[in-house]
Amino acid sequence: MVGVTEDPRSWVLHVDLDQFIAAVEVLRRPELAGKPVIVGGRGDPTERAVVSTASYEAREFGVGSGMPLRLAARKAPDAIILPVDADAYNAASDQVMATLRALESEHGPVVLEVLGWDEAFIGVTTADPEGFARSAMAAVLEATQLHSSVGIGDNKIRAKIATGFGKPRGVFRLTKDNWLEVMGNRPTIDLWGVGSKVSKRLAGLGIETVRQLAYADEAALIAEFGPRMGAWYRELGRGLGSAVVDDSPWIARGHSRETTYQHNLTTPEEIRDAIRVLAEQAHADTAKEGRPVFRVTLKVRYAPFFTQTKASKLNAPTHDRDEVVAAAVALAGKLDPGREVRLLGVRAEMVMPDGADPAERTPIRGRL
DNA sequence: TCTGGGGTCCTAGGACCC
DNA sequence: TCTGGGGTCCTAGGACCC
Repeated sequence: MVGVTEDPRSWVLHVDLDQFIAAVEVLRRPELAGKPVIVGGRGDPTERAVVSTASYEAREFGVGSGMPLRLAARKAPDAIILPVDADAYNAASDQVMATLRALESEHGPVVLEVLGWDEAFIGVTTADPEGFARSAMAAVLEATQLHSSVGIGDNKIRAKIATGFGKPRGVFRLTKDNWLEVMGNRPTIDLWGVGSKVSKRLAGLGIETVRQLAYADEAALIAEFGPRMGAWYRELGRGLGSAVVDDSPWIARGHSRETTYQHNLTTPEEIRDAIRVLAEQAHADTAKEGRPVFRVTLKVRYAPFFTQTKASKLNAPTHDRDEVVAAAVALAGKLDPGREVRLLGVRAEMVMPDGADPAERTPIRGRL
């Protein structure tokens, strides 16, 4: 773990692979280079599924991640549509992260905090962050043939947002010195952690831009969002946040399995059987980690678009599969009868190892 | 067009206790 | 008759991210 210190040579970098999933697919099928490629679901645009990643060529047709595959296929009729292959992306990701972890600056080794398949923070001490960023990109390219972009910041928030200005294949620096100049006039939704709902609620308070958020009345934000989030959003407007890059190993809090059914489930028996399957899978995922389950959550999405969750705490943490399944099935009794179900999910939350209580863990928002 | 699958954290409010 | 104040635990649901 390392924090950016008073040392002006201390930086946070955010590395993000360009169109990662599509790029991995193109690597193993070179004939796809330069063509519109869409990866999503099982690769069948007649099924209910969404786009995971689109190549830059496909994005020119207006295709983007999160879009229903069916719609994407209509927008880009000549695109090549491929199924998601998680194993391939994991393997490529491992290679990328190993390359980044091995980097050294003139002041010694770096600290790497992995954020996902295709992005990571780097804590590094260097007099030349741009030069270091370029060498990191070159190292990743040489090891994996994958292109990336890098954001340089004086904390994680700024580094993360900076990357967007560097894409593709570029570097951008965002610090307290140019924060408002770069971000001040942008809408609040451009901030990492502000989505469509919060940006609308902010607009309701008369706050449209990052600058307005930076200078907003904290009491008004707290009244709207609560003490923690209210204060946090204003910090976000100022580009403030943690500069601590944490390389401690990831410990999952729980595992969930969910499925969107190609045809809605209608009968209680159908729903119960589906819950049983998902609960067994979720239990298997937690069993692999050797930690007991203490809470089971059932998530259901009714047609057309209405999500509900039901949770139950177990009497005592358990490793027993049948107990986990029974708890999930029992929650089915609380569902709205007679409504068609299009998605089900079962989540099993685990007790932390070494007696650590989940309530004691550091919240991610506190770390940013 | 009709919205995946896997995660994380925060807030509100009810139940319950002293 | 009207109903404290503080605390914890639990459930439900919201929001966000990749």
